[in-house]
Amino acid sequence: PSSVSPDTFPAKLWWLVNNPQILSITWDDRGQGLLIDEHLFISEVLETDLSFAPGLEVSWAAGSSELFKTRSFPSFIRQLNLYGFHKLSKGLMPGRRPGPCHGAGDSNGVKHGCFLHHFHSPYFLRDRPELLVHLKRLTKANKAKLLGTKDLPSQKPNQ
Amino acid sequence: PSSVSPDTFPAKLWWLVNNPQILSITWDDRGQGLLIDEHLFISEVLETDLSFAPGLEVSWAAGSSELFKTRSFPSFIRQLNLYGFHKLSKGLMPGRRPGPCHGAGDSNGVKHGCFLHHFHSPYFLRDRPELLVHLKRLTKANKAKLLGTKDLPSQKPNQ
Amino acid sequence: PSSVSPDTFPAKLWWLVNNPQILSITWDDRGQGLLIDEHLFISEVLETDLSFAPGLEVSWAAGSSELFKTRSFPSFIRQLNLYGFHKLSKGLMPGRRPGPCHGAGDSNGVKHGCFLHHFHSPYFLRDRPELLVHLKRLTKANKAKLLGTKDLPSQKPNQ
DNA sequence: GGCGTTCTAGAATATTCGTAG
DNA sequence: GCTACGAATATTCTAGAACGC
Repeated sequence: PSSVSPDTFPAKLWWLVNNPQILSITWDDRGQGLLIDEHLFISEVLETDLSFAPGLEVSWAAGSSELFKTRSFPSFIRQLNLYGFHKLSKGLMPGRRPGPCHGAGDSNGVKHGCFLHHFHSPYFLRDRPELLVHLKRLTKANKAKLLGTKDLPSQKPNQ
Repeated sequence: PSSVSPDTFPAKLWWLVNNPQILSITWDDRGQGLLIDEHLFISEVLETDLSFAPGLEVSWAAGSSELFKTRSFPSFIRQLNLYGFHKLSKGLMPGRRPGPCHGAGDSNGVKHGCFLHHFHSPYFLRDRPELLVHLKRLTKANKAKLLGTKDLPSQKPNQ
Repeated sequence: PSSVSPDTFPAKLWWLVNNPQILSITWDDRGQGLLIDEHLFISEVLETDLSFAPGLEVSWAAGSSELFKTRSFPSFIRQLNLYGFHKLSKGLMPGRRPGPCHGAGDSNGVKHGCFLHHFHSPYFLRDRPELLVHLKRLTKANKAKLLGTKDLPSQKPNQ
């Protein structure tokens, strides 16, 4: 299927989160969401030529050593939203206090922004790789299709 | 509070009042209203970086720090009103004497303002977390909706 | 006027760009656009308590030491867009080459993202402070008003 | 046409100020 | 005096739109 072809965003994301060499994207405790360290992700993925990283087995298009063409973190976020991910600034996870951000801050108490992002998609779960085929780009056509089918748990944006 | 969007005001309020570490917001005797110690709330919540507070469950404490972006107590009160809370200052709650304020005065007899606030919402009750879904922001749209429905599952404050 | 009241975004932006102590936001060569160094801006403005910076003469709200309540650069960009600023990435300004980004790259040839942003508004010009009154938030109401008038920035329509 | 990247806008909540009642 | 609310701006998350490949 198109969504699992190795050149598309979902495949790259799956590869990133499941690669122990990549530290900036990890599963959350329950394997139901992504934890993304913005600063680390920029330096580790967006600004790095992964073909030089040992043990990474980058098997993307031959000459292309970069995972993404962009070096812009907002563009990466746009992709997440295009594929139906939603930010969990939220306590859907037990043990989290409410608030817009639950990952920032450093050991020195230096105040800075929210750079640990928590994203979720019902079709992107650590222990359910078979659901990946449902992770489709939310084009107008795909969104129209989703309105007709209700066989799988769909997410309600907002509230 | 699973069905309540967790980074919104109601979720934060619920978290605050039910957190034994937070002393400035507590349930009243019957669990039907909030008791808010203004001075303590300012120092304990509004002006405090909660992520570094000891004993506050460090799992989420790594984070961004502030529950609210404001440090203004009136802004906090504005939120209470936006979500339909009303101040109980007229003896509506049993065991409270009527009058504009039942928390003023200190041990030195110094006369000052009312710093113990008593607020109530029919959808914010200690033993009825399922009612939280009805605690909606009173925007124009929401207010229009409420006019159409009269199925208020009102757990009334005792009179 | 509302747009130049000291608490609003335009006033803060004007203060920033004209303050020689602030290095992250400067006028471009012709004084017709803003040059914003993203990384420097984050550390210098968003994450810094400006009240402690010597020589900055911060005269914002007394207790409030921060210029913005956000520490998120995207939120800052959202404000620029809300006030009608547009990114100059297409060679619209003379002396700039076209392309999506003209600030990336460093002396070491290290590849990194576009972190020098070039924004423009016809009402935010270095030598035309009197035009600031026209820099209005693009709310629905204001946008409706603008549809009626098609005056160019070089004019001084009303006032 | 689909996908990726970029810039901008929509929509909901949050914060502030002022003022009616 | 004091409570409640309208209205404007601010912040956040998501989506639209345009363009290139």
